Amino acid sequence: MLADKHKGGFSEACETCGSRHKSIFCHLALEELALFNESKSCMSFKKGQIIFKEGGHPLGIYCVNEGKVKVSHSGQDGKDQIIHLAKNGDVLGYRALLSSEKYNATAVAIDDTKVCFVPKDAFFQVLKTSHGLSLEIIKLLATELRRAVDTITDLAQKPVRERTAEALLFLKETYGFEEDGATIDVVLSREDIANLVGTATETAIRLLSEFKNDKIVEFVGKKIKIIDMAKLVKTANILY
Amino acid sequence: MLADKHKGGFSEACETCGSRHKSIFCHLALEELALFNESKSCMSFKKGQIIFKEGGHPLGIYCVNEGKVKVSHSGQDGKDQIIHLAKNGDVLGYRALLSSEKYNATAVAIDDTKVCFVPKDAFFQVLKTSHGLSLEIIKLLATELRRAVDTITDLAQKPVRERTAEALLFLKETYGFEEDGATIDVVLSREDIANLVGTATETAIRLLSEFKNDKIVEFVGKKIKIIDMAKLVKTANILY
DNA sequence: ACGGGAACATGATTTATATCATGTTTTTGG
DNA sequence: CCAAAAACATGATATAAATCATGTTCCCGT
Repeated sequence: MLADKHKGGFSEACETCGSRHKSIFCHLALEELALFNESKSCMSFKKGQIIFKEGGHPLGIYCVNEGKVKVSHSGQDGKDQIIHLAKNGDVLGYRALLSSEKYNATAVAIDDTKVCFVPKDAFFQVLKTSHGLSLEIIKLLATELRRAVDTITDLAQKPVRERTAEALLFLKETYGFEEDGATIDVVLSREDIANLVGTATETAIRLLSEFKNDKIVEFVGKKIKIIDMAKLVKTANILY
Repeated sequence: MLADKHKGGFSEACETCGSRHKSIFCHLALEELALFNESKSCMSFKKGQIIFKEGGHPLGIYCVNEGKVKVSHSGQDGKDQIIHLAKNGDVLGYRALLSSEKYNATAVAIDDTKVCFVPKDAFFQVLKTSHGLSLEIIKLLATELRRAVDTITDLAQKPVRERTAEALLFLKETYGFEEDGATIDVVLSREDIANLVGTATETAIRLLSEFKNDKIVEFVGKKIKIIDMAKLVKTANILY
């Protein structure tokens, strides 16, 4: 945990960053990119390190260049709820900035991760001039809001078993498969999965074991392999 | 229900609309307002009438001028989840429009309601030119997204009793009290309250009866009067 | 390589909440 | 104004899921 606090060490120009093309910044003009580039700082985080903390004041945004990040909100009993899982091309920390609030969630690297921090001044300056970016952000927020509403409805109405199956499908959508075309390419603890589903850790463990017994999944190392997608979709009880 | 299908009948200029000052359109320029005004149409809805329907294609936005509206998303078993409650000054239907999706929820008047429909062309035209409006919308979406995240965490972690108490506090925040300073100024069925909390109707009925026995609330006609706010806050288990 | 802690697993038990059932009250439409 | 249908209420029961408890396995640091 106290291992490597070193956060610098990598460098990538915004103009040539591959992740940018997948992001809300894909349509920025060269001069806008240049502004980002000269004010940004690149940081590396080891698995388990905190990128930003709930309750803290946002000072800028984080562009994920490589790696994986979980973003979770803490309930008042201290139990976390995972509200977002990010990969390269995703931008983090913008919501708090845009609503002038403190961070409502904590971002933790769940894999060795490289991010670029863009200070809020540069971000807002570009936002002020680039109407295209505004629209891009609006679209992103509007889409996330719909997803959140769907999640709310699921939590209120669907049993844990279905939500757990759904969570696996979500992980597959987010991080994809490995080369074998079946193993979900992310490592999460059972507790993380429980916090994503919104259930007790033991329940998540039990349900995953059941899925294994039912030949829906297999455990491959710390990863989960989907061996019967049709059955998983059926278990999730969704119209896919 | 089939009573008065007549939806016209009222008229209010955007330029002089009092609700506008509470809305995302509070900073629009006169010429932008004029564009809204000449293309908008004013409609009245009786309690129970549908303003727009989940699955439908958005053709514009609805500005609530007077009345109350519930916005609910249907789970696949047909059970509704109330995701928003609107009053005058609130704008509805913009999320679907901004993310280029179909309506993800149905809006129903829960009181006699007056709304102004602004066609999407006029809306987007103003959005295109008014950077202030973009920022206003971004802020609104970002704030709603935080609220949604908080709701998700609550649903995942808090028991129904606490959430029910919280719902009453939310109703008070949204619609305020009557002149007596204690009766929440909105009429909702027990089923609506259940769909807001995310629980079974019987459970909501039971808990409200309990709150009544515990001298936390009283039922005044179809409305709920909070007679022990401190106890209600404590029951909700929130840091107020 | 080993000890210790975290993560995983699984059984037993409790509990919150949904569901089922039935009755009463209130509202609504003809 | 009356019949029928919602809405409300409450009890009994079932059940999903949390919690409690214990043991095993897997890592990780020294």
